[in-house]
Amino acid sequence: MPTMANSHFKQPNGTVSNNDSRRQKLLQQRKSLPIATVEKRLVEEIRNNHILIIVGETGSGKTTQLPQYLFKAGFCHDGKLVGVTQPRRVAAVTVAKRVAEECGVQLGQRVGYSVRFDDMTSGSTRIKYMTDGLLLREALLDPYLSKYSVIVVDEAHERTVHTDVLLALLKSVQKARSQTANELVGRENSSNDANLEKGKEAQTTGPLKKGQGAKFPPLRLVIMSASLDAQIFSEYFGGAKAVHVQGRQFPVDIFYTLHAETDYVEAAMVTIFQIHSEEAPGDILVFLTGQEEIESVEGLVRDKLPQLPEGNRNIVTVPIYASLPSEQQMKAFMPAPAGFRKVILATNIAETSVTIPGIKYVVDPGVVKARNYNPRTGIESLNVIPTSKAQALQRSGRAGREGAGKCFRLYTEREFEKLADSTVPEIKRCNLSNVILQLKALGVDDIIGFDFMEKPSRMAIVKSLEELFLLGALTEDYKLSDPIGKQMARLPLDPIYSKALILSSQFNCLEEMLIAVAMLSVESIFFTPREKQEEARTAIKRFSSTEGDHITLINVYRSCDEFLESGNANNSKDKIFKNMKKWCKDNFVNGRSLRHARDVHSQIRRHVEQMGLRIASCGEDMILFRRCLAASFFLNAALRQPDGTYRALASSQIVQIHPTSVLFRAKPDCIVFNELVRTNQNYIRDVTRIDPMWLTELAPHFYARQD
DNA sequence: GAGCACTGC
Repeated sequence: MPTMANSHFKQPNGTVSNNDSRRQKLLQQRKSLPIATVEKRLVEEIRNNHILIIVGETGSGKTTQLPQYLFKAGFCHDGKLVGVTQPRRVAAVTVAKRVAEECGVQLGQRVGYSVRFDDMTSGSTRIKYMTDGLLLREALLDPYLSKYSVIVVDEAHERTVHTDVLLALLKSVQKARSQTANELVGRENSSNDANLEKGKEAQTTGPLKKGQGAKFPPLRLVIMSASLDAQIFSEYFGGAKAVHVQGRQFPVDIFYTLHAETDYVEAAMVTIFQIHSEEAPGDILVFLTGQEEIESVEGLVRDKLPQLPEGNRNIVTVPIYASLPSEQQMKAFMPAPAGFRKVILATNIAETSVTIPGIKYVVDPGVVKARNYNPRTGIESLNVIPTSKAQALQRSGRAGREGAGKCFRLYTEREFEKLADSTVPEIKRCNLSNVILQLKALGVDDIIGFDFMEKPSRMAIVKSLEELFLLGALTEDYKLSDPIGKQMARLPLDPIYSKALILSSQFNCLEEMLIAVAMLSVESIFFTPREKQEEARTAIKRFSSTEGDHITLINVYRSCDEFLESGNANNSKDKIFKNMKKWCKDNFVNGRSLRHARDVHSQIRRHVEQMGLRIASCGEDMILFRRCLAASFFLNAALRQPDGTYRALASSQIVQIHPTSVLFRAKPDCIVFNELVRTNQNYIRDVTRIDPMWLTELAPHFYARQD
């Protein structure tokens, strides 16, 4: 149900009495945006052709303005919505706030947003910003997306898994909805020649049955991208028109090195000092690949400072990366002390997710740490690889947000020319089990023949189909099973976690599994500052279970719960929040992660209640819980070898327990693990001790044939 | 002995 957190502030007519001069100023700004000059043309294109690709650079105003143009042009009459998807929550939320202000309406009325755990829409919402993942979830309940007259997919060039799946889905929904409209009224002389072979394609590759969309008017699509290759989107959508909208960025001068650098960390450090001594005031943003590198550059800069002339030591470094607790992330946004130059040492987080003000200089070593997936071994890896040209452009753009800037690329121009144009779409480098489960639930039976923009490898598809079959989500002919597969698809979790939840009701430990799954679903729970490692270790020990990390995570969750219940009965929400923050800090727990886990927990709990699963606790008997883990994580089991390493049974890979595991030293004979990621070695994380006999007993379909 | 970035009715 939609919630309206601020409904008591609502004006009788749903609008907010705003300061007139501010409204005037906003209107002025809107009119001066580059996109404003093509408003009529865009609306006409969408009205006549049903689909449009918009290529708009940063600052064009496309995200905030186009939905307003569409509203004005009548696309929301008879209660239909304009939906706008974003890859990231923050973007959906902040853009919606901005647009509500521009429209002079209360957020959640005509303009709203919906992201996981936070719905700011109401019955009167007509322009709805949301995450692309959320729209995919909506499609499970409403396969024709019948509420929407137009869907705008923003930032499509980022090619996240969600965006790619959504584009494929929208293509078939659009086809289904316009076909039937054609047949019924015989109008819609669409330029989209895909209509020529209707029916056939819709039945073989589309999820939607022919004729079923008859009830709904045609769906308009707008694909918005910041990259220059509108071509691939256009081709995918049957030669759709593409319109370029100018951006509004300040110029950024690009500098390359004359020779290839052997050590880009050292080169970054040298460049920082060069900028500091030779260039005008302005902050520096340095892109590095991870925490370790960031800490090492911090150290190098600190060591170098005393060698500088005294007047030149006015420089401060600030780290920012995703796993850093929020309070420390905030420091990157604070202005440097007067007279100091701020150097932000960032991972990819600063490329798109956060925008730090005041950046005039960018230092780009041209590398990024990227996730990859090997379908043959089933191993995910984190590798440092060269960026793409598009990424390099995105990074340099960070220097031109507030004025002219400079970007120092720590590689030669020749090397730049050799870079790939764009980053490999995520769908080609991840485990597809979740994607396939969702597609199956949407009615797509033929995954290998499915019309992806870019097809994942056949091996990746087959591997995930097998995994889903082994988990019981698919039948022998690879159809979604009932009820297991259907239930699993409903849960917004990794398929293995969903399976664990469903099984746990039979093992009488759904209470425990809900907590474990919520904790496993979020980013790292513990945060250990480098300078307090010993202290952190003793703090974390208080939660440790000799049985493994899953029970340790449950202990953390429950300790926090108990703490919150013990002293907080009469406290305000604000006070509880503060107490929890303090508790997390004292216990070296990342507060953001734990809050996230609590949100996941309550969401998933609602789901399993609705499904009618029996919520029971195994109490002290954690053997039940571990047996349930074995029964659901059997694909992730490993046996200790004489040399202390482990052999993962499903893939025969040699792996090691990650040093952060409570079982790192204990090294039990047989374990199940949550994930296997290759960095310097094959590490398994979140590990629990099990009895090897349980595997043959509880997963005989997989282990009976092996001995 | 070590942790890219996102996201989910």
